[in-house]
Order: sequence, then C-alpha cells, then structure tokens
Amino acid sequence: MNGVNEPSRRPSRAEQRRGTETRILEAARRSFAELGYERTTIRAVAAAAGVNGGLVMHYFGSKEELFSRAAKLAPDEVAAGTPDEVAGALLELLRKRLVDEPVASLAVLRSMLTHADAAEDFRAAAVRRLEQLTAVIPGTDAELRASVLNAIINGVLVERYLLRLGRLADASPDEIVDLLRPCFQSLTGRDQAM
Amino acid sequence: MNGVNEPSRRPSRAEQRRGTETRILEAARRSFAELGYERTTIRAVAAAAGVNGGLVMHYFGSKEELFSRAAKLAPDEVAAGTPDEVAGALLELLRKRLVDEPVASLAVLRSMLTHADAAEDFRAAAVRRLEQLTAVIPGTDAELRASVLNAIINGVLVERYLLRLGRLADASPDEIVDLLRPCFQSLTGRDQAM
DNA sequence: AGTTTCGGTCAACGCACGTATAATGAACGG
DNA sequence: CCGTTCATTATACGTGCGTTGACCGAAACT
Repeated sequence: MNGVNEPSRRPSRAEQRRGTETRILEAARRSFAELGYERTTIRAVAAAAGVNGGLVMHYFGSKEELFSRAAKLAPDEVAAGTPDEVAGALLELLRKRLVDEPVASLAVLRSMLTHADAAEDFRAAAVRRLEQLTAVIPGTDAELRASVLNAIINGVLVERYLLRLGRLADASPDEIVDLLRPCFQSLTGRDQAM
Repeated sequence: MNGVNEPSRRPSRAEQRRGTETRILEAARRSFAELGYERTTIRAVAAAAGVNGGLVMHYFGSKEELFSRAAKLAPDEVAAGTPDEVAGALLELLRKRLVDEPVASLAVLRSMLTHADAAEDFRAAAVRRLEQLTAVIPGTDAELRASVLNAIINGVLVERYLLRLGRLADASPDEIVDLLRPCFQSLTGRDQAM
C-alpha cells in the first residue's frame, strides 16, 4: 500500500535528532533574520520547528548559543588581482547574496544591530574580512576603502531585505550589480597612484 | 550672593514641564540610538533624565509614542541640478551627518532595524525622501539609482556609528566624502544618456 | 484665603520571556 | 526481555518589562 521505494523504516534516534536540530536551526535563522535577536523568542522558534520550547534549551543550552549556531556562516574570500578584478569579485559576492537571499547573513546583520553582545563573534569575523579585503586593495587608504566597500555591500543588503525600501527591494541582481560596478572600481583603486 | 544676571526666579510650571520633557526626549534619543527599540527601557530613560519611570508614561502614554516623539527628524531636501551638483548636495548631506553625529537619525535607523512596527512612520518619510531624490536624477533607472544612493548613505552611517567597523569608524568626514564622490557622481547619472 | 491643576513619585499588576527540572515513552543494547 | 539511554514534553520559577492608578505637594487660579 505504501510507496515501495520508501525505506518506510522509522528514522533512527540519531537521524531524528539531526532532523529536528536542523529544523530548529532553520526556524531560528528565519526568525533572527526577520525579527532580530531580541524579538526572537525561543518558544516561537520551537513552535515554528514543531517542537516544545524546552527542547531548544535542551539542545542548545541558551538563546545566545542558539544564535551562534544558527548564524554561523562560511567566510567569503576575495582573491587578489587588479583593482577591476577585485571589484568584479566583490560584485560577484554581492550578486550571490542578492540571488539566494542568504538568511544566515541577514540574521547576523540584523542581530548585530539589535544585540551587539550576541554578535560579538561576528564582529571579529567582519574585522577579519575587512583586513583581508584591505590586503588586496592598493593605496595608502586601502583600509578606509575596504571599509567603505563593506559598508556599501551591507547597506544594499539592509535596504533590500531588512528595510525593503525603494526599487532596491525588487530590482534584479544584475541591474544592481551593473549600477555599482563603477563605484566599486573607483573604490578598489582603479585610478590609484601605485 | 547669587548671580545678579540670573533671573533666579523659580521656573514656571510650563517651563518646568518643557524642561523635563526635553530631557526625557534627549535621553530617549540616546538610548534608542545606542540600544535600539527593544533594549531601551522606559525606566532607564527616566533614570537618565533624572525622573521617575511613571512620569514618562504620564507624558508620552506609551513606549511607541515616546519613540515617535523622540525620533522625529526634519526631512532633508536635496535641490535639483546637474548630476554632479546633486552628487555634491548628497555628499554635503552625508558630511553633515558625519560631523555632528545626529543622534535622532541614528535612533531611527537602529530602531527601524530592530522594531519595524515602531518605525512605520519613518518608512513613509524614507519613501518620500527617495521619491524626491528620484525626481532630481536623470535616466530611466532613476528610481533604482536613488535607492542605491540611499543605501550607501545608510550603509556608511551604520558601519560608522552602529557597527563601528573598520577605518570608517574613525576616518575624517572629508576623507570619506572625497572617497565617495566618484561613486555618487556615477550614480547621479554623470554619464547618463539624457 | 480656599480650591483646582498638575508635575512628579511610589508601589503594584500582569505578562512574556529565558531558564530549570521532573516526567514520559520510545529506541537501543545486552 | 529487561535496563539504559535519550528525544521530547509539561510545568514551574524568577525576573524585568510596559503599564496603571493612587497619592503627594507645590504652583495657579479665583
């Protein structure tokens, strides 16, 4: 009667656990991204994941720990090259984020703004990313340029996904990236005295 | 014994009231800017203003209302002109914000990200500002350009004052503005087919 | 003067949250 | 088949918050 291809075996305890754990993490990510750290409640996350609130505590120990686990994201590297290449790489990075709307990085971003303490780890990660970006930009003010580039990327993401303001909220990634290319090329030091 | 020029008259009730009210509003602005909407507590604001918590309620009725009153800010107009002039005007606007670190606009910005409901009014204001900016930018994609410009301004402010990340946190306004000039000129449509 | 108005304090309520702990029942290992 | 483990639930505790209403005392008014 039931599907033949189905294993139909009841999931093992380990599978079960992994399953609910990721369901909780996904729900948490969504909530942190949409509501920020403070307004995200453990009970609501649990409900969205279809489990009891106590379980979230049992698995993650505390809200802060849940946040850390939910908002972990792979560091994005940007290779060295000519200014235009660096600009291109950064724009590709931005495009990727615009295309798949990375819930995790939104969770970090929004939560860094709502509860800096909770996002202390991510400050460190952001600083590292800045340093790395600085290293591939020429000029004496590379540090500032990197910082501004970072600010623009975050600004665009914030306005599109968090504030949902203006055309940036619905424009195609390609339009946005194309519009920003001259900006990025200027900031990565295209007309810099080497 | 006391200063001769001092009126030394005890302040009238109306003066008294206005005084404490503005003290409360200032304290609220600072708190909203630094902590965001959620983490700002009425009691803390009251304490910072040197009054009792109940009084804040008495004067403003609710936390939301306090926020609305505290975060009111004058709309900033940007005059029409050539693309380079518009860019210049926008940069001046940014410079002003970088120089006097406008607590009010930070309060709005941070709170729009922490509690969108509370900042509904300010969304409307932001939309109006965007429309106005769109009107002075040439080209068919003026709307998107305006939105991106707005995103950059907010991104820079967020990174400098809210995240305090990288060199943007301590660089001089002039440096920042100079660095962004080419960006803004490109976005205001300097090389646009009219 | 007496009375009203009103800036301001104080103590309390109700609620929602993070968290802790005990209990349940099914999977697991022998 | 029995004891253990462990995923999961139910319940309760403590706290801090927004909000309320009663109260006090001095200014304002007549």
